[in-house]
Amino acid sequence: MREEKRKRLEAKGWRVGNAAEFLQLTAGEAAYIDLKLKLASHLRKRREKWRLSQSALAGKLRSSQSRVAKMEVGDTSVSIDLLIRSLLTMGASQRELARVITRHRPAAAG
Amino acid sequence: MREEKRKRLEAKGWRVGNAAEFLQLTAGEAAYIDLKLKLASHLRKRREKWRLSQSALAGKLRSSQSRVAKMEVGDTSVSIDLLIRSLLTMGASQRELARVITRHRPAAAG
DNA sequence: TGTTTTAATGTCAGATTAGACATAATAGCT
DNA sequence: AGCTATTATGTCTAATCTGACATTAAAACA
Repeated sequence: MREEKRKRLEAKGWRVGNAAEFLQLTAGEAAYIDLKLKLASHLRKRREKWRLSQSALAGKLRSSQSRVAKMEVGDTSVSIDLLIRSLLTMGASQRELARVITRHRPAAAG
Repeated sequence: MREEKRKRLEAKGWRVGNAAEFLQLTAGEAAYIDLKLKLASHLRKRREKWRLSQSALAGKLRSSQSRVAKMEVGDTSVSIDLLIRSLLTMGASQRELARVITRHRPAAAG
């Protein structure tokens, strides 16, 4: 958020923090979401590198296009468990997973 | 497995491989189990470092003693999702998770 | 523009998982 | 040995997750 905008909002009585504060998440919950989004976007990156459509990948994973779409955006109906299983069946190594987890995630557009 | 024992078994017609082969697991399934066991034993290590009983930890996690016990042995009824959520609410950092995932797991006693 | 392909979203029934409880096994101590 | 604390295992119901389907939105391309 731009500094100016923040000041304007705070002047109007808003308490401006990060998403976790806004949504009243605990640190653990925030970390969970962050982790999920990292795995989600990595799944997309891996699929795109292979030039597969979501349907094609769904076939390989024995899942459906809609679920792959939800995986890639980190939908609430998707568990980290499913993301990890999917990445593993796509051949991701544990080292690769570790790299993804450690990598910093770019903030969403405001 | 000791080399001698392997030879003896093979002489009797056994095809001796790793657990994945024996249980007919795909690479992805084997990696999933391996990952789960790493997280499971790390949970136990973290709990023991804090000198908490399973019941005490269960209280903090809003879970039950029996579930904590199952988490720590990587029971089939426990998802990687639950293990990660538990570790995160115990304050584990993402870097710590990455380290755990990458670390080599000592083989079970034969 | 229209047509086709691909991706996103909503919903739901069946499958899986989680917390809880009971109980058994084990460890630690006297 | 007994007694207590702790851990392990089995089972159940409620909650959550997943694959599937339908539909809509958005790209890609003629």
